[in-house]
Formats: sequence, C-alpha cells, structure tokens
Amino acid sequence: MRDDSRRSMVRAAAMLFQERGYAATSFQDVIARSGAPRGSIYHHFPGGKQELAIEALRWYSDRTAALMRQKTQEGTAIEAVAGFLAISREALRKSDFRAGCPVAGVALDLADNDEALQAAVAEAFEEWRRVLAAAFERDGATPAKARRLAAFVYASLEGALMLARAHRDLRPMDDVITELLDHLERVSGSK
Amino acid sequence: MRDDSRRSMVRAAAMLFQERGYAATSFQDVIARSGAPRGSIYHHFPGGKQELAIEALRWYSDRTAALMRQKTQEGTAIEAVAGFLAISREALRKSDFRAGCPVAGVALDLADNDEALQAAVAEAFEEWRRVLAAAFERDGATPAKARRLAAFVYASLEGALMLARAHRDLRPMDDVITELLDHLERVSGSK
DNA sequence: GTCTATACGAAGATAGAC
DNA sequence: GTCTATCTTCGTATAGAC
Repeated sequence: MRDDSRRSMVRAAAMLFQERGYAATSFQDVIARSGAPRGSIYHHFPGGKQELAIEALRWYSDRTAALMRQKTQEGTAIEAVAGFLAISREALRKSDFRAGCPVAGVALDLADNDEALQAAVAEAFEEWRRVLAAAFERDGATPAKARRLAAFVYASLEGALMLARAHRDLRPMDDVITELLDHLERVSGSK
Repeated sequence: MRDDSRRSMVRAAAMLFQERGYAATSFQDVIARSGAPRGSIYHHFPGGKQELAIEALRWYSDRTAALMRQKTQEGTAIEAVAGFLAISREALRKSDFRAGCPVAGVALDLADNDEALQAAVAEAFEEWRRVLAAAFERDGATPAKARRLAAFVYASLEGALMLARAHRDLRPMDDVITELLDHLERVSGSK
C-alpha cells in the first residue's frame, strides 16, 4: 500500500515512546521496530524526530479519543471509564508491562525548549479530557464538576500505569481502578 | 566541605530528572547545574550514569518519605496528604512548572534492561506507599483499604503533576486535589 | 521512495598526569 | 579529588545516486 512504511514508522514510534520514552528512542529503534526502510525517514519526516513524534502523538491521541468517545456513546460516563480502564489494564498485562502511555513518555522527557512537541502533548491530554468531561456533563454533572472528574480520571490512569509498570505488578493498577470507580459512583449522586 | 561536590551532583541529577527525565539528562547537564568539577564524576560514581541516578533516586525518595512521615505524625493521614499535595503544588508553581517528580522522570525512560535502576524506581514508590498506608491503617482503615488508598494518592499525584506540567497550568493539579481529598474524606467513614 | 555514504556533534567512559 | 586528553559509540541530519 502507499504510505505504508510511513504509517508503520508512526505506529512504531508510538509504541517505543510508551515503552522507553521520547529521549531514549532513536531512529534506529523506530526502523528496527517498524521494518520500514532506513533511507526514507527524512523523505517522510523532513522535520526529523520532532515531526515524527508529533505525528505519533496525534495518531495515538485521536485513536484513543475515538475509543473513549465510542464508549461514552454505548453507556454512562462511569461505564465508559470502567471499560477504558479495563482495556488499559489488559494491554498492560498482555504486553508484560510494556504498554504504558506514549504521551506520558514524551511529556516527561521535554525540556523547556521543544514547544511544538509540548503543544502536541498538551493537546492530546486536552482532547481526552474534553471527550470524557462531555459525557459526565451529559450524565448530569455541572461543567466544573465534569472537568474535575475527567482530569482526575486521566491523572489517576497515568499514575496507575506508571506505578504498575515500575513494579511490574497489576496491583497498583487494580487498586487505583477500585478507588477511582468507587469515587465516581459516590459522587454521581451529588452532581 | 568534604564530599560537597558529590552531593551537589546527586541533587542536580534529581532536579534534572524531574525536569527532563533520565535519558535526556547528560553528565554535562549535571556538571553545569551543580557547578561540580568535571573531572571527578567517575571518581565519585565509578558506576557512571546509572549509579548517579540510583543515588539521586534514593536521596529524593528518602527525603520525600521523611517529609510524608513527618506530616503523618503531625495529623491524620488525610491531613498529611492535603499538606503534601499543597507542597507539591507550591513547588510546581514556584518553579514555573519545572518541578515534577524525578522518580517519574526516570520510570518512564527505562527500557527492559537497566534492572538496577528499575529496582530503585520501584523501591522509591514502594517506600512512599508504605509510609502513607501505615497512616491510613493507624486511622482505622483495613490493611487492604490502606494500601489501595495510598496507591491511589501517589498515582493521582504523579498524574496530576504530569498534566499540570504539560499544560503549564495549575488547574489539573487543583482538580485532582479537590477530587482526591473529597474521596478520602468520603471513605474515611467506611473503613 | 529508497539506497549509500558521510558529516558533525554529543554521549558515556577511560587513562594518566598533577 | 580534579584536570586534560582521548577513545568509541551513537545520535541526528544531509547529499547525491538510483
């Protein structure tokens, strides 16, 4: 297919970022993982590593937002969160604790420069938060409460992934899932 | 003082890890930040970058655990969490969103090798969790509930720092603080 | 669109003088 | 304990052929 190697590079970059972060990922790693030809990197990404990273974040962010959006359409906001957490947990387990979050892997590697990448990171988080906040609001929460809950969900999830990966143990993830869902159910009465 | 340059390197490394992560931090950065002499790196840290990182994590981890331990002795577990979150928030604000968590900055940069560093990361998280879980238990929670709440607190905090830094905005941090403390107070009745 | 060759700098690390 | 010099490897990036 046309542009196949380009897309495979974007996907491989996202995978590598979630495993070892942005700074620790080299083009060689991306080539090796994707199987894409070495000579076409700068043909597809004239902006180099930064451009590849921005595309990888966009690709992953949109894909993830679409998944969450779908879940919010199939049920309540709480059910969507529960389903999403289950998927994240399963991905972590099946990957032997390699599958974290590529956005997080980039976010913590950025120094003060690199504003374009920083913007891509912020936009990813913001897109996710928007989708979920809309569902909480639809289910009766005030706009402010919906925003807080959505931020809380993604913060907890990112932290849970970090802890579980560090321990190579699902328990921190399970603990966070238990407490987070408990909180969401408790507050669903007091919007 | 003796060992002054060594300690300054450890502190500088911790600062840099929280700003830009492990992989993006070079010895040059550590030298520049600490003001320590260039020629003595491998005198103080024969194990190179990994050894420096392990020491930096230990130093920061113990320091942070001691702070949390002190707070749990001055008041309830919930008060300790509230105080700790306030300190983290203030550090973030005063540093213009540079002060994240060095343990997180290392955690997400590790590939599958580097088991020694991985162990140092896990031990840091585990030490923090232990201190806080003990306080929740002292305040009446069951051991299992105390463990879950402590994990939830640190996961939320790590995620909140990540989101706030990405947006260069304190609101995600404030949102998480609001919801997390709300949850802790709600469940403090049903241990 | 992909190849090879290569420039260029920066990284981690070592050796030996002082 | 610190310096300078150096080695080696690896990184991003470019140029030009095919």
